Amino acid sequence: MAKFLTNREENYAQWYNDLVIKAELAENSAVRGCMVIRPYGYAIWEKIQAELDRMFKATGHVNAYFPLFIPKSFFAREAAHVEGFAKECAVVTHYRLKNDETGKGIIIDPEARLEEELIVRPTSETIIWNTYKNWIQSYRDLPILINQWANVVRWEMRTRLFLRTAEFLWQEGHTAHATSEEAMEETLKIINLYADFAENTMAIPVVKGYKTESERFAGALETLTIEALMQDGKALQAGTSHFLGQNFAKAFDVKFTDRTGKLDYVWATSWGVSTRLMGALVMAHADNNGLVLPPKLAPIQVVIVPIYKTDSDLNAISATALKIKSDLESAGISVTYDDRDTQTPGWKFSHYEFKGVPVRIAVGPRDVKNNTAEIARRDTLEKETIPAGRIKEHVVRLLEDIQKNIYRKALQFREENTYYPDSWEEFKNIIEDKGGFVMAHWDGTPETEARIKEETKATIRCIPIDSKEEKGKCIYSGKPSGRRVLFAVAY
RNA sequence: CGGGGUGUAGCGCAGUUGGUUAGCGUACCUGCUUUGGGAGCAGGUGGUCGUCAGUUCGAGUCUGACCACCCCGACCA
Repeated sequence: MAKFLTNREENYAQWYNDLVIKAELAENSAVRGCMVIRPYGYAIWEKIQAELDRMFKATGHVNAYFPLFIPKSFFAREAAHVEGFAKECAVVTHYRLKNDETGKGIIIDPEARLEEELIVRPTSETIIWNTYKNWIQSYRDLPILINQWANVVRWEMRTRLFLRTAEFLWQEGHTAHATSEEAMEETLKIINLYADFAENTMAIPVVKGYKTESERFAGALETLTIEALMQDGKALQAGTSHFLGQNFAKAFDVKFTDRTGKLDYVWATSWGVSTRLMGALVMAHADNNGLVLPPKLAPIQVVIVPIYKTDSDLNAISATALKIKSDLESAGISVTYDDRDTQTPGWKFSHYEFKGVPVRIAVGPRDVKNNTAEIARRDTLEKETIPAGRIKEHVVRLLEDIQKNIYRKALQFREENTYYPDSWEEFKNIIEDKGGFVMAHWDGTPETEARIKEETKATIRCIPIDSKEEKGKCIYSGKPSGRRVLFAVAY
């Protein structure tokens, strides 16, 4: 076990924080609540971006970019939206600084006040719908399927690396449609895309479902979510897709003429995932030895470590290692050969294990003699000695197997930590003692939802799309219920 | 915004009732020996003790104000 890492079972929050910092994913910056994403962390984010971007484009979306600043008045147009974001906005009031009259330091030039304050975007619906007004006149202009990769700012009270930061990176899709049905179809298409990405690329199983009214996005008629279970029993909202109805079209007066010549407001969706996914990746898979990265997102998939005493040993070992490297690279695998003589092999083993590199290959004099290599996998820490001729096929299969295995492990964890209580007592005990996903009956009222939150801190994460109809009684009020919904304490 | 805590070397920390030249671990640099799971020994570099003011012959230590950050709540992707 890594001795410099807080034990996961002792203090999960500290373990997470230590890991993010020591694995060099990110660190706190000089600006409160804002993080520096370090190269290794950013490399993972770039892989997340690349795959999502590919998926968006494959489903007909294109990228564009809208301004960082939004005129304050835009926010006032959609009532629920302003209600939802007003309390956490950064505001630009001036555009110039000047030297202090005493000559010490710099002050805001009071002459340079903006006529209208600018809000640093917490999300871009308003600036985008103000723009769409100019782009849409007819059904022939629809649909618009745009995605934007951007940073946004939400002035959070309390922040945590990746999970909640004042500034974060994300993508936000904003689509415009001629009909309600088409917009709803888009909303569902994207939540399915997110679920596919979470499960097949990040190896994190998720529950898809509808948010209740009180958990809905500010300004949405319907919010779909994917919810993941972390190793400490808390839920993490990993992505959301919103059906916005005609709310923003009405707020920004975006009308179009349909095929029959009738004038109507445009239907909208918006959807996003953020750097929070990085937090999910850590909390879903990592262990007391450090990160465990799914091969599909690992910046380094295979590391080769030479073990040698003399320079002539190293020459023979390097020849073997470089042959393995080019072999693997020809199969599209990213390989690092770490032949630095400034660190010992033991140091390198620990180092790459901590960084979550899926496969490690050690080559020493013994291997050169026997024409083999030692191959270790990060997820189970198992080691095998493999003949040189079989390394390529072995590693290709191993990477696939690791990807599947960590998903299977996460899924098994979720299944073991999903409960179906039928009494209030049982419900409270599960939430307090163990955490996890709790499927329980609910009477459908916001009042009951609020009471449960007050008494247990658990919220309704979602009404799962695939939850079966089942007659039952609300866990809290005893009133009739038609299906179970997903409760959990959430991040 | 309420409650608690912490600011001393890059990082993690100790520093007694105020008392000489502020120390330990780690990291870093040099040398030798090492290298199949974070190597060993020897030597060395590195500090406006968060900031400002006060008490005192003397302040890392006492007092006050301020600043920053962390943790716990309310708010949130």
